[in-house]
Amino acid sequence: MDDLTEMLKGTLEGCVLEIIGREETYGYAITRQLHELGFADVVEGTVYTILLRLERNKLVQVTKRPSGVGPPRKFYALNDAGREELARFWTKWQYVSSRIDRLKEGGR
Amino acid sequence: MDDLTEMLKGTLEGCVLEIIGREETYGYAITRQLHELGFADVVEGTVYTILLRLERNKLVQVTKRPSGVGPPRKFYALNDAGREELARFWTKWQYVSSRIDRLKEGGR
DNA sequence: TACCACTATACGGTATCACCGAGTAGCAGA
DNA sequence: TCTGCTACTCGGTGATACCGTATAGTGGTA
Repeated sequence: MDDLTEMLKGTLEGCVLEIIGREETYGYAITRQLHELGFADVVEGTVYTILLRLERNKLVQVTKRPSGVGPPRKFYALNDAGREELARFWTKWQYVSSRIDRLKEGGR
Repeated sequence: MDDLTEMLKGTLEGCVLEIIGREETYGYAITRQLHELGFADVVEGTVYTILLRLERNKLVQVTKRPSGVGPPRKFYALNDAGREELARFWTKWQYVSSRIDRLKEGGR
C-alpha cells in the first residue's frame, strides 16, 4: 500500500498508545509491531518522535533498562493521563470512522 | 465531539471528493453537508482550501453559475483524474481503517 | 436610507503531525 | 577490523486543517 502518511496523521499516535497500553515496551519493538500490523512504511524516526512527544506531554512513564544485545532500551508504560488519552482516542476513532463508513456506503 | 481536526487530516479531502462525486455541487453546500454528516466543526475556510487544492491538482471541473440568492457559485464536478483519486482514497481508507479496527479489537 | 442576516468565495498566516536524513552508540560474529 | 543488527536523538521539511479577515450579492426591516 502506497503512501498512507497523510491518512495516519492523528491516528498513529493513538496506535502507539494502544500498543504501549498492552504491555510496557520500547521504541524499536513498537516499530516492528507496527510493521507486522500492516503499517510497513512507518519508519523508526517517526515512532521515536511520537514517543518523545508522549513523554513531553506526560502521558507515559519511562524506565531505562540495559538490553544485552545493544544500547539500553527506554521502556514506556501508560500512566493515568495516558490511559485517559487512549480512551479519548478510541472514542474519537469510533466517531470519525463510523461517519466516514456511512458516507462511503452512500449515506447522505 | 471535540477537536477531530488531527484525525481528519488526510481524510477530509477524500470526503469532499466523495460528495462532489455524487453530484455537481459548490463549497457552501458541501460545508453544510459535512455538518449534517457529523463533522460539525469543519469550517467554511477549510472546505474552500480543499476545493482550491482540488482545482489546482486538476481533479475537478469548475463551472461558475449565478445564484439568485447571493454571489455566484462555483460548481465542482469530478473529472477522470478525480474519480481515480477518489477510488484510491477509498482503497487506502479500507486498508487503514481495517487495520486500526483490528488493533482496537486486540489483534496483535 | 441604514443596518443586519444569510449566502458565497478567497487568502495569508499558524499549529500539528508524520517523515527525512544524519548522527551516536552498544554488541556479536566473520 | 569490518559489517550488521539493535537502539535512540534531533534539526529540518512538506502536507493538511484551522483561524481570522476581507470581499461581495441579495433581501428584509426599522
